[in-house]
Amino acid sequence: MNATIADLKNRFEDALVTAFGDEVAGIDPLLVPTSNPKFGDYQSNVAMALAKKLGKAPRAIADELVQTLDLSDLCEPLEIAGPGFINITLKTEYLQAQLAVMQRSDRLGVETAESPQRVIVDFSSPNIAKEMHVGHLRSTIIGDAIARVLEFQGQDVLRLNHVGDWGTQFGMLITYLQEVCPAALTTADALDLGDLVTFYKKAKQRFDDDPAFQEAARQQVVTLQSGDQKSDRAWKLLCNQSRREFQTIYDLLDICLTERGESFYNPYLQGVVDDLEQAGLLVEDQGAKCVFLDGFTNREGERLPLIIQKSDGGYNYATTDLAAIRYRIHTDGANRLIYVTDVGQANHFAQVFQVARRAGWILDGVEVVHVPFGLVQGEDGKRLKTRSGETVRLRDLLDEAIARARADLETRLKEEDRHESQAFIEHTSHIVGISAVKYADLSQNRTSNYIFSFDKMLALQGNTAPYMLYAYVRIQGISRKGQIDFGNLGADIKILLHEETEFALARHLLQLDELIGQVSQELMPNRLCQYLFELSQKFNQFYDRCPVLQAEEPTRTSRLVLCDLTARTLKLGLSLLGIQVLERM
RNA sequence: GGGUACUUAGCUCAGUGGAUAGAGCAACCGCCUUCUAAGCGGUCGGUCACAGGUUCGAGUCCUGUAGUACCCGCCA
Repeated sequence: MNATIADLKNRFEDALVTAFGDEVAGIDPLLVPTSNPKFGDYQSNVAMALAKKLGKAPRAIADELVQTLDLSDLCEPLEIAGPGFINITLKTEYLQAQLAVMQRSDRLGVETAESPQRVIVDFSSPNIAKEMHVGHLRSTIIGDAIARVLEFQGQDVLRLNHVGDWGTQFGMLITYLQEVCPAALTTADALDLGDLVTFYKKAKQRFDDDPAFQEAARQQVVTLQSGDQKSDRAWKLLCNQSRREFQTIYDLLDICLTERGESFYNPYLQGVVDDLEQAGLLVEDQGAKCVFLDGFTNREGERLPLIIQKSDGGYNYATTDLAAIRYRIHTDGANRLIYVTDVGQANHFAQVFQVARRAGWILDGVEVVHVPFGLVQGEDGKRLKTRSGETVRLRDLLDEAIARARADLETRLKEEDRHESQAFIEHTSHIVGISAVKYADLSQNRTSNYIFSFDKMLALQGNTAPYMLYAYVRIQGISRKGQIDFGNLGADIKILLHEETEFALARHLLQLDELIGQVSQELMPNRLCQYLFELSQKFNQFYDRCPVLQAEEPTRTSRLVLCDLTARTLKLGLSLLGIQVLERM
């Protein structure tokens, strides 16, 4: 209905000028969806806004505007209500025609972007030599959903995995392994990843406690950075091992990423320093090269520096992020850079973006945006941990979700005396478990902290993945029972809306394109979740009130189309969240 | 100390400057001879943290206060 709104908006703008003169040219008619279905489909709030400017009562303005407007081809007669709201109800024939258009479209009436943007979505970004843990969950899931929505719009999306494959951590790890397990530095898979993680923790401990070790580790970083062959080989071995482990999780989650780690930008770091130097932004302070920031101060009120090159000559992550911005805009040609990381990095990104802007790297028309999300907390409201106090491995978390979904399914099969194949049970519990985790995360406003609960996300009722999967399954049930091929309902189908629940469902279906536009702008996947949940509710209400297969023609076919549109919308919407549907469950 | 975000029903959370602030869960009451009841309907539940301000209109914008979380110089 994007086109409908655009059309209404134009007609309102014209009518405003006709009624009140050029004084109101270009005024936004403030068309929004109504807050309550009893007010119709859309409302204009412009009369209240113009009251002061025109020196007239809002209702009088509304009245004049309504006299001027002719929307009889689209709408029922306009109504003025309350202080001066103009309520717009679309004609039933119009809704029916729009549904027919949607039905015929393989994109459900959602247009592709007119001029596709080059968009880079930077998400997931685990660290080499560490296991992916629950902290990576949100970035991975949210980033993937955002990328999918933009891809569906036809944007040219590059999904980048900015893995932590460089820096001090490797100095620590290599130095430590030289001492305790040199074989790991020369032989592939001499250690399994679990051991590597243990070694990493021990190395970190040494680094924090032992100044001599710290120095050796720093020196090792310099050696690595200078291109030393032995170090380079060890580094590559470690990276490969981690990479394979990450991939099993991405496969499990059905998520696709292009790896371009921090090390990728090594050749460009010196260029960052040179550029900043040339721009006159670089200041040497206590041996480190810094850019002093606007609007960031320490406790004495002095401007804070962003360290670009450390006193030992090394670079840190700010430098890498700056090099990445420069590369992504100037070499990749990106128009939009999206960083999906936890909100704790908000400061860091604000600082880096500021420096990039001042250095002139962010070209006109390029949007650089941090998409932050809150912490994953346990049911106690604290950072999610295992019972023993460790961070939760992502692998374990996903396995548990699947196991719980499976236990749940098997209980139900027993209760209902159903018999299903092993393959069915495996597949269903996998989809239900993974979807539940994804949906629980995505359905929350990403900026707030989120309380992780298996019980809630796997619940069969409420705003959960299983509820929506079930709505889809119900529709497939109709198709099986009636031997209906939704893809072949007939060429010239009439959709007829009579019942309240049919109207409510139809109106909701027609909002899909507006919603996708919004999500792609605001990058808030929870809005898509909300839409799909409401769609499922409205479908279930329709399903409850309106028999489909037993209905007389032409109602029967019309209802079948509503079912088909609902199923396709659910399938598409869920796919944009990275969630697959099931035919039966 | 500075910065940022948050505070909405018993719990978990939505909420785009517009009309009587909404869901889900929990509790209680109904509805399966029917396309899967994993569903639907209903009841109960609110000082939108507090105090000011802007506005025709504020949960939403601004200021202040309180509480909570996160970030703050060579880790990422």
